Amino acid sequence: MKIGELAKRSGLSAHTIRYYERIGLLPHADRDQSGQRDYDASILNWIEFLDRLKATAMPIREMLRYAALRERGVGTEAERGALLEQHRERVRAHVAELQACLLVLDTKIAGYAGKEQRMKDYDAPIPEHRKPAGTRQAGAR
Amino acid sequence: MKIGELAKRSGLSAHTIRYYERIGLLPHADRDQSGQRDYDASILNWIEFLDRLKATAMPIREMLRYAALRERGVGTEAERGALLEQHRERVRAHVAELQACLLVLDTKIAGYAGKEQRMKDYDAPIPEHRKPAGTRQAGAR
DNA sequence: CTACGGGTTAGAGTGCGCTCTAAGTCAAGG
DNA sequence: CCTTGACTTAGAGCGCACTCTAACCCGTAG
Repeated sequence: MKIGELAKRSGLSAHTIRYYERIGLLPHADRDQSGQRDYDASILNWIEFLDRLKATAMPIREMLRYAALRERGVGTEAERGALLEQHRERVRAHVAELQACLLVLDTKIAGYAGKEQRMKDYDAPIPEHRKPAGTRQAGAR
Repeated sequence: MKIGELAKRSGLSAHTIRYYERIGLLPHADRDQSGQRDYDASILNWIEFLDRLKATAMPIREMLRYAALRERGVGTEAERGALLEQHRERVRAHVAELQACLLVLDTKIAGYAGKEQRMKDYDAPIPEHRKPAGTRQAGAR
């Protein structure tokens, strides 16, 4: 498979694939007789896994550490496992934080919904009191 | 409260606070007689909310839209609500994606743990009665 | 008086992760 | 033979969100 095809199948651009190879995220691809990269389909599994790491906001530096261990192969399993476990904890913490934020958003949105509801109760675009007096001094901007 | 104090209390740097004011994320602060910013404690609520938006990866462009509506005040509630609802959906989707990634990580980590277990079975002085491991197959990466 | 520890501004620099450009090579089709 | 289009490389450029620098001002303590 040439780079264009891999780009289509992986969802990465050819530019990005070359960039990943340059920095070491993807293994150096074999070239054909005219110097063009020729990929084996199995690379797609690795790219897919990289996508997961990216989706979970692992910085490229750390993906590189993982990729390097993977290249070294046998004997690096414990280290790779530890690296992923560490990352998993960060992701879990991040999910927890997002869920806390969702609660805040829910509250805020409920507040706006409540206001809108009260507006509808009055049924008109309320012509009166646009500001409760005296919140701001004149001037400013 | 001066900017240094607000920095301490909000967790933002003074640089960042000025930057936020410049781009419009924070309202233009009143100045004292010598031109220094003087903040009301209420600004902390807004900064805290901005932090939530940031934590949920809302781009600054969109925070600016929200901030602008907030400045306009009364009459923008529906729009603000809609904006937050849209954002909430994105955050929910993101959480779902992260959870899917966590499953993949779990599987991968379990794989490494399995390997390590097999290593130890061969390798280490087995203390007392350990279960014979190996029901897993090699390969899968 | 002077030093110090804040503050002010405009604008330059940083780190990340791509993304694109320029200039060239190559294989196949008309 | 010539064009087309996909590929090659080194390296420049971009968008984001800060982060810092330079040069300056101001009020207070010693």
